[in-house]
Amino acid sequence: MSAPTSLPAVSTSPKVPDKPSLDGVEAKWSGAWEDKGTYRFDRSKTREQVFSIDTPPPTVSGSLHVGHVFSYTHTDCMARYKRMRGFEVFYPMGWDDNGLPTERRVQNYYGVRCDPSLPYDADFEPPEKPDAKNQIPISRRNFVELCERLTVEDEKAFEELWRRMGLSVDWTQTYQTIDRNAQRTSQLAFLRNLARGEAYQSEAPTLWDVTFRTAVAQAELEDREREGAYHRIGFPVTSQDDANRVFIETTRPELLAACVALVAHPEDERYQPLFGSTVRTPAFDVEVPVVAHALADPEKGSGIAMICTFGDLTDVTWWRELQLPTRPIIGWDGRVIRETPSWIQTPAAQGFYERIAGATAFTAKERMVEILNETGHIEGEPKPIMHPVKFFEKGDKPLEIVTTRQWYITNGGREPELREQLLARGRELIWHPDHMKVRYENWVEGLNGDWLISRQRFFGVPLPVWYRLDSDGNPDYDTPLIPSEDQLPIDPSSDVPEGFTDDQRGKPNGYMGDPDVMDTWATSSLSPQIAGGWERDPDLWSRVYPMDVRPQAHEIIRTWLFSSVVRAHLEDDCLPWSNAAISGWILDPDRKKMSKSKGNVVTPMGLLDEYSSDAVRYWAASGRPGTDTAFDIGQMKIGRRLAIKILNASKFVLSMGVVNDVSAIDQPLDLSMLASLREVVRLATDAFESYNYARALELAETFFWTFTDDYVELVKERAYGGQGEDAADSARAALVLALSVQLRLFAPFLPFTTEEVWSWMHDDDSSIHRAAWPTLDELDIAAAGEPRVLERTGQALSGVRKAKSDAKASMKAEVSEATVEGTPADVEFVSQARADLAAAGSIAELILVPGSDDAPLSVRASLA
RNA sequence: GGGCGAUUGGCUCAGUGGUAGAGCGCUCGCUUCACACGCGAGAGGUCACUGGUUCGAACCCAGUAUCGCCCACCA
Repeated sequence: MSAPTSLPAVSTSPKVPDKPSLDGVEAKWSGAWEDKGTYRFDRSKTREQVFSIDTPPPTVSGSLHVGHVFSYTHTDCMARYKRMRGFEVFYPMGWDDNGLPTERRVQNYYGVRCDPSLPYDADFEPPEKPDAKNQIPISRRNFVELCERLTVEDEKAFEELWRRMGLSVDWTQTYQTIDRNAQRTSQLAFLRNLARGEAYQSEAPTLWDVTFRTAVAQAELEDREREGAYHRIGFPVTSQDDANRVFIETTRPELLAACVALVAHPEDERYQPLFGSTVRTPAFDVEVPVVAHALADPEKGSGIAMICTFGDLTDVTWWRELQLPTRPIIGWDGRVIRETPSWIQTPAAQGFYERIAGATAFTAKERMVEILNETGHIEGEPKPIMHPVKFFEKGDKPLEIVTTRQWYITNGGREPELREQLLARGRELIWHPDHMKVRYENWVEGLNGDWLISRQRFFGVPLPVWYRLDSDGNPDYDTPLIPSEDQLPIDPSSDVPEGFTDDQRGKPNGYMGDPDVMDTWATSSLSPQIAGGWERDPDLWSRVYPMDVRPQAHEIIRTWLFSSVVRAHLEDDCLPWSNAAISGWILDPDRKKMSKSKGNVVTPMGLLDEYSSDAVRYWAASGRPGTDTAFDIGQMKIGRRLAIKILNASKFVLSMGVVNDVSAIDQPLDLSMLASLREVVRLATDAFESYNYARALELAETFFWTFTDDYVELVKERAYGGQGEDAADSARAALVLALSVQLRLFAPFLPFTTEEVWSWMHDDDSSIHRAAWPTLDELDIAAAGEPRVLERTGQALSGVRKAKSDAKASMKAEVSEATVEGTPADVEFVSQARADLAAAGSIAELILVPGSDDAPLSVRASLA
């Protein structure tokens, strides 16, 4: 922080409107800030002079939500504070438009669907009247073009909201997670990962969403409670004696044909005799071994379970560690594979299989139960249970596990050493609030595999590789063809690898492009690199990276935050930012998380119209970091009242006559007020330094109401000149100094109101948002001031008001005689503002009586 | 099952070792020359519960309860 901060002198002829108002301030000042480039990033500043923010790119295909207003306001308050502290703030804005949400919207909006096998049609136009039932198949490139067309509209709506709210972002620094820069950055980072051996392909059991027909990463899972039922199924121990059975209990009888073993705990005495022997699956009559593994829980079901390929992640563990065969029966569409598997050999068994072939998992379950009832291998009625089932967070059918070839990036899920390094990164990061780091640690410690980044989708960044085809047309996945860095970004479905020609695509001895795209987090995890100019603008990169802060919500610590740490650690061996500022959620008045599906979302624009941007920002800024906050119209009304009060108080102060000479301040009451303000400046600065904007606001607000209710009332008569010009000048100088300081304390929160007042009191066109944050030095004159002079005199004034209130009299009613009694010290403090108290209370005769050392301050007043 | 957070007046929330705080709402007043988009005054709480540490606990420690969230191998 070396940039000089400006503090222009207050105009002695301020332009104060007769009737100050909030109407129109948003349009007036957002326009002026844009014209003047108030928030434009000055890239002549060095890294030490810069405060850089890794702004969360909102998902533009979602609707505008008060939650957006909430968390983005927090970041903006920090940005404005840092800017006033003299930092050059790098505050870009991104749009997250890549990924499934946009795909779904485009399909419905234009009535199309993506078929990657189709060629690009440069002249394609979507139908005038989209038919969602008969979607037109189009090429990936056409589909992506439509995604881009639609997101442009969505992004405009977001930008309009952000500008209206007064976010101080630099609108020349924007990016989209699907734009060329983002594509190039994520492909380049991927190729670097590949070159270092951090990205690899693997054919492995993969969590699979049958609706979207794509692989899903661990981070995208969520558990949902679903009804299920235990079915008790008997496995014949020998082929000769069908009655000698071992019983398992399963919720997924439809996977019986995929059973490869039974498993029990090694120390389970009931099953120890069976270990090493085989049993036969009922109906399908397949011989499977009985094995032992510590993960089998003797308490669960009958204590012995069937292992299928694959019913759940435990099956995968058993399959891997016990080296069992693979016998999948669920296909990519979530249905039982039609072709009868080779391991089902007897004609009867094949007949049973044909009855479930082609069925969904749900139907297959019903039919399998029928079959087992017919063969008599099921015992008793199913026992209903509620149990957690894994879902893709955006899907609505349970995930299956299928074996596919996918791309992975190492994230510590398989290597203890890397995991430990990433845990250390989590400890190195400064979390706001601190306890959020536990979520990171929980997540990293619970990883059970590397990061699966390939997705079988269309609107995303393509994996930038091709594969050679051999003379039979089979791809060689082991040595992918890689583009040079200067070719990026590429789309391997239309671009041609070096050394090949376009007509060799898909031909024997030719090549094929990788059909997959990257996970949206594989791009989002690079937001600092995308916005900061990594490998694109080295000069910018050197001034902003590693960044200062990543603001984000707590539910995406495991995804966005963690994956960003992984990328920076692997690429640059550093943290991507030094601080993580975690915001809470907006809760509706029933304390449930607000969400679109619950139908309790309030549109933000309506709130801004009704209460003003500053009022809504006030509500947002009173939500403490990391704390879930109730949606509260009441707080917005209070914010509006505060903003209007600031306008009116400013009008009063400026109409008293501006005295810029600090040395004119010599009255004890004035010095007392400024001494309190000095302490407020100190505390608010400390609060901001620890990212506690809410505390800084509270401090400024509390002081402000004391300032208007007590100080201004006490000093009014003197400022008008009632006690002579010198005494008046002390008040006038103190008033204008206090106003200037308070406006700047409020500026991060109420940018429109404070800028409006700032413009009245300055003849140049300077902005408060480029003015210096208040310092203790400015208030040096009050360093020895005694805060209790104002405090005690204010209490005495309250006592006088109470007397009038009790008498149901007007506040301007004359008091013939008032007696203030208290400790000798308190009476002494009041005596220092005696004339002001007498004037403010319309007291003809004011008597001060020192009492005992524990006497409470009391007032007796006789009304005239 | 493991963990994190919360629990303060009717409501929304501050406070973090020394006599319970704010705003809203409520009650009662006031057309006070910055403000009726206002101003003043007032009522209202054994700080979830039980122990402990301490001269002293809303605050520190241990435990309990309720709520929210994160994580965990879904037989």
